[in-house]
Amino acid sequence: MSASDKISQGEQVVTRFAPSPTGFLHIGGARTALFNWLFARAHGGKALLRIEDTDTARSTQPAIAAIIDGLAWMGLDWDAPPVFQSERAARHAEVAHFLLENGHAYKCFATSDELEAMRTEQRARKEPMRYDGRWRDRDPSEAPENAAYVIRLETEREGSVTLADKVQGNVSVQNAEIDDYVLLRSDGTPTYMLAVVVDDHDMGVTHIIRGDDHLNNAFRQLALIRAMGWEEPVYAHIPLIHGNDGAKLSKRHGALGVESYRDDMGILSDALFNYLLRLGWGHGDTEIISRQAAIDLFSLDDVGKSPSRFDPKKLQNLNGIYMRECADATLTQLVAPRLETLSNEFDATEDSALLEQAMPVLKTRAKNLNELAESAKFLFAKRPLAMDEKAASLLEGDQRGILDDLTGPLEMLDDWTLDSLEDTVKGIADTKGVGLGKIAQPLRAALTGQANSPGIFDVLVLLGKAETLARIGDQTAN
RNA sequence: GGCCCCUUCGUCUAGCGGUCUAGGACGCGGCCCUUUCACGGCUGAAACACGGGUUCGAUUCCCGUAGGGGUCACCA
Repeated sequence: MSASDKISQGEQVVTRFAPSPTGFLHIGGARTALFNWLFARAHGGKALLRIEDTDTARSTQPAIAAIIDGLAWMGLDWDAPPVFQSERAARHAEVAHFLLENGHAYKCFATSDELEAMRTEQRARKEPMRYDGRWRDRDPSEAPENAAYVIRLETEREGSVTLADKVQGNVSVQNAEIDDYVLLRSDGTPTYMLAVVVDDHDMGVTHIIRGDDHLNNAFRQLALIRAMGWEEPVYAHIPLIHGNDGAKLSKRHGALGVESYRDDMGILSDALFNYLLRLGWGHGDTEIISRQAAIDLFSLDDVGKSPSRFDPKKLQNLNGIYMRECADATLTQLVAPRLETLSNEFDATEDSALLEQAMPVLKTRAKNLNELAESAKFLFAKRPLAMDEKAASLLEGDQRGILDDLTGPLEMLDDWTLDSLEDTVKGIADTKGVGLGKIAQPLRAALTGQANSPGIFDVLVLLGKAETLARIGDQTAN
């Protein structure tokens, strides 16, 4: 943490992540959650979760589950049960009416059609589109009998506000730019603008870290906070993550939920954590950062102001690094289910021991769990092996004959270890006067059905004497 | 269109007036290691958007221009 992140003594940091459950937890949301969590952890504060489900038409239960699940997978935990915004509607309405009674808000009887017409006119005259305050000074008695109304906040018209944003710096806006926005809809339900402010206040949120698509909202929310006389939180609007074309990440960029990185792409949680952390935030030249180091190092001061593009290649690279560092037993557990769906020749309960044994030589060659599963398949393949194209070509003509020369010496070998296997095979190469490659490649093909595999002696050891000889036999017999 | 924000290699970034012939990472090329593929090591190409200031001196400060982004609902 750095000096300017410090908050006054005795005051606890409270952050919050507040997704609206209209879809999965996408990469941008995950990073926002990450930064909130990190900031709270770095300051020994609390990280809170709030589900903004006031849009009942678009909010779904599966989306809520997906978000909570995704967050948990990322290793982000929360210091209180999630708050559901929809359950707090009464409190929101209470605040709106309080404002109404205190002269900070007023009833607006304008109909949707009327407002739409207003906007059309504004557009035609190339004026900014905003509520013109037509009911600001009118008496409610002028409204038609029993007409529906909304409650609008009465905002300042003169002067300007400046927001001391921790990431964006000082940002000023003319008060005239902020119109009298709706607090309470005509059906009595709160708008987002009302709900966030009330909830953040009631939850004791001290630091609001969110995407900078909310920067403009901050000014409107500030007006409400001031009308209520509440303490203003510290804001930090972090830049958005963009797709490859530079535009805000969306479905058309294949913006996926985190569970898709986990399930479909075989990405490790630690890798995604590290990747997302380094997107828009940096600490010198450090690239590989553990969770604990992230907590120690994280500061809002180091968050950049410009949007960053998502780079799948770099994620893959990081994932490869984390896989190599991952414990073999853990990797085995993660890969086994994938292998089972990939191949019906693999049985997790019977074959996991061998899989784990092979892990050290397998994991250096894969960038994700899918590749890892794919590379392990040959170990469990049932004889006779299917040859892929390259493997088949390695066994053409006299190349196959070389296998015959292997059978005898290998059968004689009792000490089936890396070293003696290497001695034996190299010895054969010497006596035949050929390079090791001339033997190793056909042998690899016979043993794995592929042209690529871990080191040939590793393969020999992993397969064991009986299986090795049998697989060679399959190829020499015909 | 109004308002707000942003601008260092293709990408993520370091840089917070002289250390910059601009550093690291991913990706890309080459070499080595390995008679496979990876890993690893070495190495190469690759950027301060442009124009004005301020200053003895600007990548770093200020102002424009251009480009990009965000936002303008009884959606969140």
